[in-house]
Order: sequence, then C-alpha cells, then structure tokens
Amino acid sequence: MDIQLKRGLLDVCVLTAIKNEDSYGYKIIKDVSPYIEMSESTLYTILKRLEVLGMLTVYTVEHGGRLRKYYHITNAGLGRIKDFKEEWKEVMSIYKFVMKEDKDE
Amino acid sequence: MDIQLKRGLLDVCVLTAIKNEDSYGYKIIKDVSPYIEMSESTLYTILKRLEVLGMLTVYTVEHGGRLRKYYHITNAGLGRIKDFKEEWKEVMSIYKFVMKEDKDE
DNA sequence: ACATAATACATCGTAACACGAAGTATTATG
DNA sequence: CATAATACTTCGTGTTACGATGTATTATGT
Repeated sequence: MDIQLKRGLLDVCVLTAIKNEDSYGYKIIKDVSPYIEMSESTLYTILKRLEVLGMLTVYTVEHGGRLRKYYHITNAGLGRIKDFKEEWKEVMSIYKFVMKEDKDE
Repeated sequence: MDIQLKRGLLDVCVLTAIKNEDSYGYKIIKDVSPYIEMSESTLYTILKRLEVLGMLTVYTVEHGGRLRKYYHITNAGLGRIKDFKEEWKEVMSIYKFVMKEDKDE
C-alpha cells in the first residue's frame, strides 16, 4: 500500500487497537496487521508521538522476566478517533470526485 | 482536514483534475477546491513531481500576454488513478476496522 | 545440546512531502 | 487609482514512515 495513503491512517489504527483493551507494542502490530502493515520502528515512533500528544498513557508490567509496556488510551485519544470519523466524510467526497471523473472501465 | 490524511489523496486529485481535459495550475486549484484545499506552493510542487514521474506532460500556451502552462495526463498517470482505485479496497477495510472497534455513539 | 524463531523494545539517519512566506508580473474591477 | 484576481516560482521547515541495527529473553525444532 502506498506510503502516503497510510500516513493519515496509522495513528488511528494504533489508537483503535488499544481502544477497548490496553495493549503492548508487539500485540498491536499483530492485531492491526490484517488491515495495515506496519514495521516495528514505525509503531514505536507512533506510540511515542501519541504519548507526547497525550492521546495515550504508558505503564510497565513485568511479564516472564521481561518488561512489557502497556498503552492505555486517554480521552484525547478517543477524541482523535472521533475526529477521524468526522473527516471521513471529506475523504469520501474526494473519493467520489475521483470516481466521478473516471467513467471508463 | 488533517494534513497526513491528505497526503495520499492530493496526487490523485490533481491527476483527476486533468484527466478529461488538459488544464493549468490556477484552474486545477479552483476545480479541486470544493473537495480538498491545496495551496499554490503545494500544487506546483505536486505538478513538478508528477512531471518527473512521467505521469503528465507540460506545454506552454500564450494567453492574454502571459504564459500559461498546460498539463496533460499520460498513460502512467491514468495508471496511477487506477492503482488508487485498487488500493481503496484496503483503505475501506482499515476504515471498517476502526468502525468495528468503535461501537459507542 | 544447540540453533533458530518468536517475543519485545529502542534508536538513528534518511528521504518524501505539504505548506507558509515571499516574490514577480499582468489584467480586471470598483 | 488602488485592490483583487490571475498565474507561476522558489526556499526553508517540520512532520513522518521506514530500513537498518542493536539488545535480550523465551520457545521450538531437530
């Protein structure tokens, strides 16, 4: 999938992956991978950014001798998803514009 | 509209705007503006990039004493639109993922 | 027993990209 | 006579996805 097309989608996918249940990096990648491919470096960059933006909080849990970082969505994060859904109307109008002018095939 | 969400859409909008009829910068902005906002610097950057990629060709026409650059879509440009339509299936699957996990409201 | 895969997280450098700002120049309009 | 509209150009900047690389532990296969 085109990298540019991904850009507006990745953040919301990550937030969606932790929306109903706190999760951690490795699991998030597995959960979203059926829908969108994301490398580890991309994911951790995004998680860090969303934390700085206050859209999620982080806490550490020991699991099998290793530390695991769990991510919990905040109200700001939920708001981000809501905004995305609002913006989707504009996205669909753009898609229709592309389709409208493209009658062949 | 979120700038990141725009990124995968702008190129295709510009190509769509010249698909059925050759057009020029200023007119392209007017034609796409009901669907997506785009500054002049953005548009001309995109046009230059699409030209380098071979997705459109350029020719100059004198119009009212001024030069006007017309843009003509190539087969590669038409292919780009086609690819976008293919990718849209993935985009919609991502959108459904976001909606599915978001049952409230 | 030993190698390989899977789990889990982190950092660095890079290239692509949208945009604001500023500039140049002509033609319409009030 | 000034301002808006038309029309294109260049520069610098901040954001971002990603590959590469590194660290470390636990499972799994043979």
